[in-house]
Amino acid sequence: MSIVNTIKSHVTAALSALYNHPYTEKDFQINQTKPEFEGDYTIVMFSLVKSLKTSPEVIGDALGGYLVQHHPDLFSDFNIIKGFLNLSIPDTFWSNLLQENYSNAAYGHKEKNGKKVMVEYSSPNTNKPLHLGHLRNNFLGWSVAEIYKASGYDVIKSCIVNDRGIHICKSMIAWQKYANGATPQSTGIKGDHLVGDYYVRFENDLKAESQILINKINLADLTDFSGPALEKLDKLLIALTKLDEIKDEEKIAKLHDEIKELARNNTKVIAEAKQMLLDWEEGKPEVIDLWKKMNGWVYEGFDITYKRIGSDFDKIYYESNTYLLGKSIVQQGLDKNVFFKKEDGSIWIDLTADGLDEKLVQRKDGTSVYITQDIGLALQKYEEFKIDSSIYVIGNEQNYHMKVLQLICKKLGMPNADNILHLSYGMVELTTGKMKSREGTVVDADDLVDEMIATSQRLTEELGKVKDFTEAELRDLYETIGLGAMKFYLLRVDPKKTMVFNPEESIDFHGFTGPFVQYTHARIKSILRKEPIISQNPIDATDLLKLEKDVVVLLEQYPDAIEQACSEHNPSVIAMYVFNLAKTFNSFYVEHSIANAESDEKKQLRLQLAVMTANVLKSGMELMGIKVPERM
RNA sequence: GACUUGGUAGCUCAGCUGGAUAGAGCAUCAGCCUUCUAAGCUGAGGGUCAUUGGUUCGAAUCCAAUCCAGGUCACCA
Repeated sequence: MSIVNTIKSHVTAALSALYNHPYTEKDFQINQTKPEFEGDYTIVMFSLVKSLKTSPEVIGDALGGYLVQHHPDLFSDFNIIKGFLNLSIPDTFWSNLLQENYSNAAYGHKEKNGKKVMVEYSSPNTNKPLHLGHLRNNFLGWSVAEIYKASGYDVIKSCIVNDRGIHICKSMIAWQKYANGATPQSTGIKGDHLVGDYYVRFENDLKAESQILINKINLADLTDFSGPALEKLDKLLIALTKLDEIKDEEKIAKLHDEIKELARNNTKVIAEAKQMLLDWEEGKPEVIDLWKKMNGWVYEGFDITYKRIGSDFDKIYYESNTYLLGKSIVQQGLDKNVFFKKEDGSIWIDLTADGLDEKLVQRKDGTSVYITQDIGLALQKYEEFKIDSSIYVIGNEQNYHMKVLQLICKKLGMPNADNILHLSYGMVELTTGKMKSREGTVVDADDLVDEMIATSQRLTEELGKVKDFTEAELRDLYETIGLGAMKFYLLRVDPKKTMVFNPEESIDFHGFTGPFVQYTHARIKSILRKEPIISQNPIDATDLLKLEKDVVVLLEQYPDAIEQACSEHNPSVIAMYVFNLAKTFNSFYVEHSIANAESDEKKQLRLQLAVMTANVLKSGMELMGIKVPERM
């Protein structure tokens, strides 16, 4: 149990002994004592003052006295300032903690709890290469999975590959038209990038063709439109003329967007793509062959990227296999009266009672929609792995969709539906605006990785500390540092929040960064190579210096940090913890020598301190998928 | 319009289950390498915690309203 929790339970026990009052741990607060006051942990007594109607001095005196008397091993002294009771923890407590845990590589990790959780992350589309936003997703998913493992869970990392649909057809059509049979081999372009290039090519064609349509619409030429599209266009145009008089610019812009969308959907190229999707669904051999060929290129490209960034999966689902999954569930839902059928044959669920809308689950033509597949897959995951909970790492733009999914699963009475959790993360935006694949304003994942590794190489060469490394060792080190900087950068902020990336400035290698933590680790290792710990005997209790104690106090908090990161699904807790520990150790390091300590006992104690710090830094960084080098 | 998330230093972010003088990093400025790796350390300047009102011993934190920004509200995925 952590010291904070130990203190809490002692305080509750003391309060009920002293005042015969059923207090719980929620009736008072406990904080770390501010550095300007004497003591280590502080009980905030204002709430007690109120309920006991006694002055803080009297309560503090009684409580502090009781604690020191009954637990002298844990509390050495106390003082009261205003409503704050500051408790001092004896140095023996801290040196014992160090003694017992310094060489424990699994420190902070929990015993297996027998529960199984699936983390689904990454989930790429096979029509374009990965970008910075995908990297955030990948690092988050991977890290959360590791944090769950450290918390005692069995974890299955999964990925659903979005390998079918109209967006894939777009790349295929452009390739057919323009590529002249170009392949990754013939062009030397990485497969995912090659396919992505043709996706962009298609989008450009689409843009050009729809612009022509819009120009004609503006000249009141509607000859390209017919049927329902024409009707809708007419309506929009009439609405527009009315609005022009009112001058509501927001609504006018919205109408223009709708017209634009209508024009896009009325282009020949979109018609081709739609036809290709139908052909795909019918299994037309030449379409299937092309689809397999191009997807194969993308997978080859993704494999390279995943390998570089250290993403891996225990189970990969392909949407081409799962997109029909939810069908049988639709019938079950109808039988259970969870779903209902409209006159046109389409099937819906009514979520208005839950504050949401009616949601379509099957089209009138009997084909399933996105959410249907998701329900099917959710059920399959459970049946296949008997998981206790399921975590989806998906961007916050899908908050509504995921809410609906959770609700439907619950209403269908799916097992563990309450344990479906959407780990919703914010977009990565650029200082120059948003990233949009269609417009080519994306930071490409491969480019960024290359850049990070190149920067780490440059900096390492400038410093010239590892000139004796072999070529292979150097390459390894550059990757370790470059990727460390990048992963740390993306994981150090709260996942929920939108974050801003400045493509003009490269990611830093100083301060609150991965390399800073890696460097602290390498420096400790350097000492330990020269000063192996010899003595296995317990160290005589010595007085701890302030800087020594600062480090141990932080080390004690590592298990709490993991616990918090797990319950909040938030690796940034670990990033901040590990940075704090490194920083605190560095302050100690410059002030006090380990090799030339004042006494043998001091030297042993500081060596233990160094060993344990290195262990925890390594362990914490591993939870984020970041390696720590022995030298750098 | 409805729902939802956010607004803290020049920039990027912590702190938000109410507690002592609001913290980091970057950037700026001033120092520290004959002693364990200077990707480091020490210090300085820099804040109307979006605004207004409320709750109370105490509010960046809770509540309400307003302003600003993002997201969602498809028989797309």
